[in-house]
Amino acid sequence: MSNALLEDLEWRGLIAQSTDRKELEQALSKPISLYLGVDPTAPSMHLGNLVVFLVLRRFQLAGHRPIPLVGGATGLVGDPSGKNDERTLNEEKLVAEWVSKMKKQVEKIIDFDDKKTGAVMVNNLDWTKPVSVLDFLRDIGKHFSVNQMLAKDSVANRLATAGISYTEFSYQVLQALDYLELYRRNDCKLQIGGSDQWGNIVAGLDLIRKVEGGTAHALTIPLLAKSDGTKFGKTASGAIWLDATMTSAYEFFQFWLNSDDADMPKLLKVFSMKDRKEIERLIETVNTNPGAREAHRELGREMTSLIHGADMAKKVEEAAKALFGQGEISELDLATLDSALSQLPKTQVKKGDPFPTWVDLLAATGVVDSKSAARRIVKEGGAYLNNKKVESEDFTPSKSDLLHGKYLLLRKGKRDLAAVEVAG
RNA sequence: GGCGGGUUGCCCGAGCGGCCAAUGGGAGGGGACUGUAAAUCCCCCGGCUCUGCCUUCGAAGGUUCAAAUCCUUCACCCGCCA
Repeated sequence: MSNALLEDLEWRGLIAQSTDRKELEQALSKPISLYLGVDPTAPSMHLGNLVVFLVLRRFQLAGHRPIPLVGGATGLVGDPSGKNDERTLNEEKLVAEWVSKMKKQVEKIIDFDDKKTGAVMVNNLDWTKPVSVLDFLRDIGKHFSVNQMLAKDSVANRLATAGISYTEFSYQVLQALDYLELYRRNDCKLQIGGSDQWGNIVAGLDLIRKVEGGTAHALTIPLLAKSDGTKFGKTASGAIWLDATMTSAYEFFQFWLNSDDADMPKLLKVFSMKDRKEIERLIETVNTNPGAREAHRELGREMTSLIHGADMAKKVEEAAKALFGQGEISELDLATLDSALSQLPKTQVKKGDPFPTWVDLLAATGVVDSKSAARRIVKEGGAYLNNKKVESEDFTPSKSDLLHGKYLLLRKGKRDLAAVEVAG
């Protein structure tokens, strides 16, 4: 018999590799517990993390119990998978802080309250920290063959290039220990993760078999790439983060809206929780009426609602509509303008103070990195005040330029907006 | 521990005493065309009080009128040998 969840994941292109398909299908024929780990290597998760957590959510919606794990311990050590160079170790305090931030983000994606499938959050520091070095070497280390450890891609790649420290070399053992621990205490039978995690997951399966004589499963998810082969989820300003202070809700929505048409089928399948029929309909709209960008908008709405809440999603979409609308910007009413500009990076000018020069304003809002860059942009004809091109580098705005006596709308290029507010 | 090679701007990578803010490619930015898309073409791409000045070529010293380029020491990486 086949399994609807696996078939759906397959259709979405979300399966890179798995342990024996038949056995996995059988295991999934009744509700199981499965785990997915994320290491706190930054203050926030990004879109790459979101992909795998959404898969965890898909399992939950199919009736299984998710165990999201934050790597309070593994984050202190550093995963060599997919890394060309040794990581710099982060302070314990910092890692602990990141752990708590990531937990909050996970709570937005996974349901913790459902009676049957409510998730259980765990932190591997809880069981890793108490283990002494000697116990670790005798009880755990004894089950690992260095020969096998060296053969893992993550280690082999590093041995062939930059080398690897004993610390990072040990990473796979820690992750294996996690799986064993969760197998024991939560009856966890499946671990999912990015495809770069295959080696680490398999290490866990081996350990479970050796220590407990038990069987568990593994499933990995392909790492996302854009249609042009470049890394996904990065923009000029860096990665797309889930934390609103790192990537604003407005930027987050804009990311989806500005995605390449060619990427839309893949993005919809990977990110959207909508069913196959609806996704196929949206993909069709990209072909029939690309200019409308219905699929872009719909996906932007769905993702922004998930991460930043439905109210915020609505707000940022409307802000975008107002700011990019065809109409005269000066005709927008104050309430709309207030709301729209609240989503943009903003700088303030004290009422009564003389206006700074145009170049200073651009630099102050952060749409350009330096005053030199600001001048360059004006020279190239890419600077706009209230949607009108600024011609001179020496330009200084005046009172008459203010919208509703209060705002200036600055723009660099087609879509990089910022606001100046005159504050009393 | 010994010998050899390396460390250049966001990344890759030239330069090997003055013509170097530093060739080339990629990434990135602006313009044109569009749909706040892609492809294509053109332009830009250290900073500033911008016809000039200031700070960059692993770090610190030194030689010289003049150093990314030469010398010394230190740090790190990569080979080969022990």
